[in-house]
This record gives sequence, structure tokens and C-alpha cells, in this order.
Amino acid sequence: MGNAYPNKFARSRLSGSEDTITSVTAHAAVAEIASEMEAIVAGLGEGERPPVERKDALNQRLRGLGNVRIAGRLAVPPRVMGKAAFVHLSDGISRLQIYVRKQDAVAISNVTGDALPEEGAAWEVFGNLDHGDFIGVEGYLFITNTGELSVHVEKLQFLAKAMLPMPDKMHGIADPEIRQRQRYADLIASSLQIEHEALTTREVFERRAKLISSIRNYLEAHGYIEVETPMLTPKATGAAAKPFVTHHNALDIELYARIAPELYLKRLVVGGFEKVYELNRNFRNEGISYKHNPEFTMLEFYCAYMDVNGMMDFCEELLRESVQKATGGLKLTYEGNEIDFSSFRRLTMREAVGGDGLSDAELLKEFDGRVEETLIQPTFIVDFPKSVSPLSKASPEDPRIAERFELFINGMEVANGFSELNDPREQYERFVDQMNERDRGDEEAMVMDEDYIRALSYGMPPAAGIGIGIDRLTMMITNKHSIRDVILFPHMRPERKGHEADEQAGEE
RNA sequence: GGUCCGAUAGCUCAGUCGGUAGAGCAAAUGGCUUUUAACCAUUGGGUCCCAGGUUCGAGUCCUGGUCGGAUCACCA
Repeated sequence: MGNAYPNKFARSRLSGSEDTITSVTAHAAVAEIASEMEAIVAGLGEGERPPVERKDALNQRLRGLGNVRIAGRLAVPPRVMGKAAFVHLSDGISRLQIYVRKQDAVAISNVTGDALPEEGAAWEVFGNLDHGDFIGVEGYLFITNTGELSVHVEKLQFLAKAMLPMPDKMHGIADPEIRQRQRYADLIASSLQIEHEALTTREVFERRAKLISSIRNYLEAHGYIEVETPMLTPKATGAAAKPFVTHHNALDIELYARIAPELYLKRLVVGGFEKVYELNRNFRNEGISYKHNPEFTMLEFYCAYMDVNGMMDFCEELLRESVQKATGGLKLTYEGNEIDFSSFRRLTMREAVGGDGLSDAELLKEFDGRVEETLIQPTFIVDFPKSVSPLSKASPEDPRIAERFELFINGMEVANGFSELNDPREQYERFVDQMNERDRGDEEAMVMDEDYIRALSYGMPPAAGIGIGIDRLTMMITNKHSIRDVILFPHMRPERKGHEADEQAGEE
């Protein structure tokens, strides 16, 4: 009967826009009064209360700000004391305490929007609330006897029910499966948890968003244009990886989820986009690990009339700028290592490995197996063997070397760039070499792309390009060991009910 | 795919040598008009991941499986 769950709740605008809990507590006048009280409380002993006259003076000023109307989720179970109660509301980021006194509050009807006439209606509504429910309240700001900023509630409106119990308020959710499968529960638990050692889940993904927007801003500011190239492609190319295969019914052809946008972006360089980027998902049908997810986010960009050295300079600037914007600094701790983004080393692969006279294959094996994990500080490894760089221009000084680099941070590859091969004839030959590798059983060798050769044949200006792993970079700046902790909904096996699992077991 | 570890109340966990299934939080009821991990009293709550086996008796031991994690391989 009636509308138990209202469609909306109009919040006040003390803070300028709609008053979220975060914006009310951050509002200059409110924040100033709260910090004055914090200073008083900081000077008190254990269990000691702030002087009443100081508190009352601040409360006078808070009353002068007028009423606020805020809404949020009950962040804790209500602390009820007979005919008055305290509880914290959360907007997912911050929390604010409210104080409900039986005689002072009226309940707002979800049907008429007016105050319910019955005596004690608000108190009855409040009594039915559980940890996790959503309510809206209107009242005035004040500071309690113990010195906490709170809202003295005059109007109370029930907004939505939490049918499932909230996660443990002290421990949050420990099971990584639930954290990753039910990210909504993880976000709630993390925002309601009382003590935190690390960033909340919300903060991790806000930091990720800030990193990405800073990267976009930096690229836009330097004249790059964002484009979107096909995710479903007739050929899986641009990287060495196994693709996902799907089928287009109307055309009756196989399509591959892209493993890299590289060749499309370079077609655009041919077409006249001198600075172009794409920041989006790639798909690789390979193993899952703490640093591999089947779909991952990569930034790729290309710049005409630039070479591998210019690209390293630019990459360094881009990362400094965006890490600074996302974290507020250039030094951060990752798994106990202090990582300094203020300067990047540059080493040739042969210098890094330290072995002369090794063949290309031996060099790569040594590098992957031994050296890679030791590269903790941001380090560009340059001079890759040409044989493993089919899209990269060869060095004019040494035809066995590619003008290519990879960036390593904390032993993990974060970026990969090179001077782009723009000779259509040589590119054709490199593709033929790759096809031969494929015939010898290398499933990840590239395939021939005739249209790409045709594009290069129209002439591509000298250019440099790069791919930057956004998920891995996010791991660095949020101190997360697993890529699944920086992807909102990481790939997992489908959830199976108990009886389905039994049936499955029976079949095998 | 190999190896190791784990799964017990809604949540976080304990469970000794194989002998009646436990705590805190959450929930329910009562009390308490400035509390804050509120407090006090009372109550309810279990497919001990699943299927077999050993045993008089299995949360505990054995076998197989499911799911998850770590690590190695793979993956620039």
C-alpha cells in the first residue's frame, strides 16, 4: 500500500550543488567549524570532553548555516538509547552522523511527501531501520558532547531497504571470490568498514579513473585525437597472442576479438592523423594470472615524425604527469619497494643481461628469466632483437636490432613502443617470416595482413608508437598485487549452483 | 596444465587426541534522551563445500570432485 520505495529525494544545496554527505562535510563553513572542534578535541585527554561553552559557540555558528537535507545508507547499526539514537549515514565515500530524538523528528510520508500526523511516527520508522537501509533526513548541523559533527534530525524519510545483511563492519569481506564476483558488496563493505589499512575499493577505482582522465587530458593537450577502431576484426593481429574467435551469422564469417588496435591506428597515421590514440579494451585468449586478465585496458598512441627516443621522452613525461595527478606525488610504495617516477633509467637489453656473444634467443631467455624481475625502478630496456619485433623499424646502425623499447616497473612490463616500420616491402617480408613461424607451430606468430601492406604502400610518415598497460599501471599506483583488484568485474569462472556442480561432477 | 594452501552461522573466525557444533559481530525482544566497534539482559540462527570410504562414532582421518588463492609453466 502506497509507495514504499520513493523515486527520489530532494537534497539541499548548502554546498552549491546537491548536498551529498561528502560535499556537506567538505563545505568551507562546515569544514572550518569541524576542524576547530577537532583541534580542541586533539588537546583533550582520554575520555575527556570538549568544554561546553566552546562547543555551544560553534553550534551557534552551525545553526546560522540553516538546515541540510541529506540522504545515504546506514553505515552502522543504529545506536538506540531509549528515546534518542545516533547512526552514521554514508554516501559511499564519507559518512556523517545523525542524531534522532523521538520528540524532535517527524516522518515524511512516501505517498504524499507530507509529514505523517501520528505521534511518534518518525521514531517508529527509525525503529524499523536496519544497517544498510537508505534514508533521507532534514535537520540542523551541530556538534555533540564528544565533539563530532552531526545532523539533528527534524524530518526523516525511509528510502530503500537492504534485504541482505551488511558485511562485517570491522573486517569487511575477506573472501577474494566474493570481493571480485560481487563487487557491489565489496564496495559497500569497503565503504562501511570502520578501520582501513589500505585504500578502500572505492578509492582504488577513483584513482584508476583519475589516472585515465589525466592521461586523456595530457594527450589532448598535446594535440592527440582519440579514436575507436574495431573490436571485432577479421584478422587477429598487431601483437603476438592467441585471440578469441566468434562468428558473424549474417556474413557467415569468423571474427576475432582484437588483440591490439595497432594496425588500425597506423592506417590512420597513413590517412593523415599525425597524433592519434585509443584507450580501450583488448582481448587475449591466454592464461589468467595476477598480471593477466582475458580483457585488459591498453592505451596505444602514435605520433608522426617522432622516433623511439622521442617516444621514450614523451612517455616519461606522460607518466610523471598522470601519476602525479592521480596520487599527488611521484614516489609511491609498491609491495614494500619505493618506486620513484621522477626519473627513468635507460639500458640496452645486452647491458641489462650483461652477456656478450649471446644469440638473440639466448639473450631473450636470459632477460625474461633472470633480469626482468630485478627491474624495480622505472626502466626502459632498448635495442630489442629485430626477430621478435615484426612491426618495428630496424636500427640504421645495426640491422639485427629493432628501434624498440619496453618499460619495466617493479619487474613487470608496463609499456612497449618503437619506431614504426613504414616500408611496405620490408613489412611484407616480416609478415612472411611470421607466417613461417606460424607454420612451424608458433600459434602466436602474426598473420599476413594485405590491406595493411596496401595502406603502407600509400606512404606512412616516420612515426613512433607505444602501448601502455593501464591495468598494470593502476596496480602500481594503488599498491595492488593482483590485476583483479583493479578491474571492477574481472573474469571468473561462471558461478555454479551446488546441484549444477554435482551434475557436472557426475558426468565426468 | 604441475605443485602447495584454503572452504565451519548473514560476516570475521576458533574447534585440542576422532566422542553433544562454538565465540564476536549482525538479526529478534526488552531496557536506556549526546552515543560512537554504545551498553545491559534474553532469544533464534548450521547441507561443517560436494560425493564416497575407514570407524561403534568423522567438522576432524583417507579417496575423488567443485570452487577459490598462491606459485611455477604459458603469456613480450
